[in-house]
Amino acid sequence: MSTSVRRPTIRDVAAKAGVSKSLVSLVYSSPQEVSAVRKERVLEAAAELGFSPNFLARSLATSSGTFVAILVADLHNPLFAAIVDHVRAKLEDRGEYGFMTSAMIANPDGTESVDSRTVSAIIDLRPKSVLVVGTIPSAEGLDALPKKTNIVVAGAVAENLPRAITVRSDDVKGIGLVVKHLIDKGHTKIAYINASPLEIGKMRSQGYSDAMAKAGLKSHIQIVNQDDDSERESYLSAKNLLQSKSAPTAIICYNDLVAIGAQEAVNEHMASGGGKVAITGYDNTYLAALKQISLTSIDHGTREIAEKAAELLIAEKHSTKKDEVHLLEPTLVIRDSSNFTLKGGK
Amino acid sequence: MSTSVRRPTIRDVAAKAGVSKSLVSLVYSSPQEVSAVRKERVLEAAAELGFSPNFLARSLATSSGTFVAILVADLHNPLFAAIVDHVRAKLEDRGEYGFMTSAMIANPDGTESVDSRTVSAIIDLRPKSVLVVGTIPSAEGLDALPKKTNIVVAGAVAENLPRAITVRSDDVKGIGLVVKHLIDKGHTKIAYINASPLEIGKMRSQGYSDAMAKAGLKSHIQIVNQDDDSERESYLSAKNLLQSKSAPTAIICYNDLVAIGAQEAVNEHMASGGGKVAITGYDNTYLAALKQISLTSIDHGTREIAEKAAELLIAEKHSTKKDEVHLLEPTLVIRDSSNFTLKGGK
DNA sequence: CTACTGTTTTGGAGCGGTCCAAAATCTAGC
DNA sequence: GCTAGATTTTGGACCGCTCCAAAACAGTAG
Repeated sequence: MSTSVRRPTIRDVAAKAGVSKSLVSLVYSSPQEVSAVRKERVLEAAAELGFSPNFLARSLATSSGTFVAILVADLHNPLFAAIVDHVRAKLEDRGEYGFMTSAMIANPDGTESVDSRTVSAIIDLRPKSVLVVGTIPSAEGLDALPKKTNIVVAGAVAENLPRAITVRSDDVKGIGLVVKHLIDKGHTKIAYINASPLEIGKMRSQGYSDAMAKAGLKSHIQIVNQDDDSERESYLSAKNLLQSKSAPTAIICYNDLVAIGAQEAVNEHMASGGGKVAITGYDNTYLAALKQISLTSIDHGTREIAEKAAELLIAEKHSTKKDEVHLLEPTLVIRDSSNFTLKGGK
Repeated sequence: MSTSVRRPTIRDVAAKAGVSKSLVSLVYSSPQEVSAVRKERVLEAAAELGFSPNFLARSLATSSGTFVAILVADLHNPLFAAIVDHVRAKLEDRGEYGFMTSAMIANPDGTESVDSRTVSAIIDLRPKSVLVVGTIPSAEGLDALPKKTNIVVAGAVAENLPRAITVRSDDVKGIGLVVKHLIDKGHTKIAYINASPLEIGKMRSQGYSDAMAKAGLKSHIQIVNQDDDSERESYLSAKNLLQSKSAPTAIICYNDLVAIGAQEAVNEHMASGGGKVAITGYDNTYLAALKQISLTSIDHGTREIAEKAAELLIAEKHSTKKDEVHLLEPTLVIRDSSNFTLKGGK
């Protein structure tokens, strides 16, 4: 079918329209500078030939291209997928504005996360700006991007990335909401399962400790650290907690996935006669909303984060201040997993 | 910190090593053709300067670059994420073999899927080969790639993509396994909820009808088509089925997500005194394995699909036969959602 | 009609590589 | 020691586009 013949280039269009290649280039970069007559003639020729500018060549020729690169730390994380979706939607909207074209994702492999080769490929591509979703260790390589390139980190703490602007919700506050909620429900023995050695994990642990201390529950602080956020690990951590002599009546989890693993342990615990135990997650992914799981969780305000991030990505000039952070308000979403009052008072 | 100065180019290295730029280029493309002395000198200079070839420029200069492009139809689909992970892992392994560098994902937005601009960006990039994961409408644009570029479709039926090689499991057979399983458990009133207008949806519907007919249950065939695979839609579809006079005792779902929605309806049904109803999903995503959900599902043999796909991607020459399809064997994974015998016999 | 602004259009030099034909160097062989 | 043949290096054109300084083309004024 479509004869896989060489794609038409700017010169082909120029020849057909009877103008110089520079003029054709101009039509695509600063159309307002070219006279109406020529512009039309060029566009016509382009249409007939099915021409569209080669974005590769364009990137190479300019110091920074016309698209946004998106790096996702983990394809499996539903929160990240949600952020990417919203950002893309927002960028498409502005698309008609003119300078935004296509978004690319350089990926991840679940375990190792984005590697440095991928990062350097991104740099070669010369994006107008880069969005980093999640925490990517080798992202520090992004420092090599020209200073005019915006770097925005969404939904994570920018580590080793001094130039980046961060957009995320306030995790310390978020965990605070959870702790408060559980206390309101009559809990005092509240444990926390952490599953990330990264900055985010630390912040959530911190938030937990702070909130507990502030509520006068310092002596009940109990943090379990596990290596990853796998369901299996989480199940085991929770099981251990529930079997210990200082068993909690509520377990706050690092994220929804951890909470799901912990929930299993709680279910077993209850099935074998144990008392009710509250579970909470974090991120408010669609998993938390499933009826079968119905998990209390913290919502980041994904849409707001995405919109803010999109704005920053297309913003022409960056503020120069270091460590710019936009903190949004997290909100608590209460579901079955914690929506009961603890019997027997404190 | 890292002074964001111009990255060193091949010419910088050449100057430092006292050779021509062509020689430097050679060192990176066909190292066996350059003498040991010079090779070492060049590599040394490159190391000192921190040089690595600009993959953008390389792609532009060659008719086909040295990397694999990966297009994912839907970031939210865990099956796709799993496929991508395995393919990447496999490619990394071969990486040391030399010609494979980095993988890129051009994304999707959940709703509209990969748009044609993204596809044309991919073409501009001149990948050595392209992996399409899932069904991407505008992928037909990939036809414009040079004939030497391999196109592999994994985990989906290649529609409008005559040149592609497809790697997937046999869905007709897969649904057959499910139907057989349910019949073994004593079911005869088995319904199917379809959630995709695409080829895959048709195949699964077909597989269901065929298997039912073959088992002499033609009169019990009951297919519900819904617009998307959202949980909400699925819940409603299942609810309707269960309330109808010809209520089934088993519901086969298009995929795991649909099954989860349907499961909610079943749970409600049982809670209000209805009889047990079996539910099955498809894709055997991690969701199906969650204890809280425990869904019988069909496994595609994701790892095998990914490995086969990876192999085809790096294969030097393509078989020329049209519509090449590699069909793998699906396997049934039985879990709680259907692992009980229907009382009252047939 | 010429001089003098202001606006369009154009040729050519890159961007950072690859690739190929020609040049340089190395090996033998006589 | 000189030449043919094989092997290694090299200069330059090119991939498709942008960018900039110079050229061409108005338009207005003197």
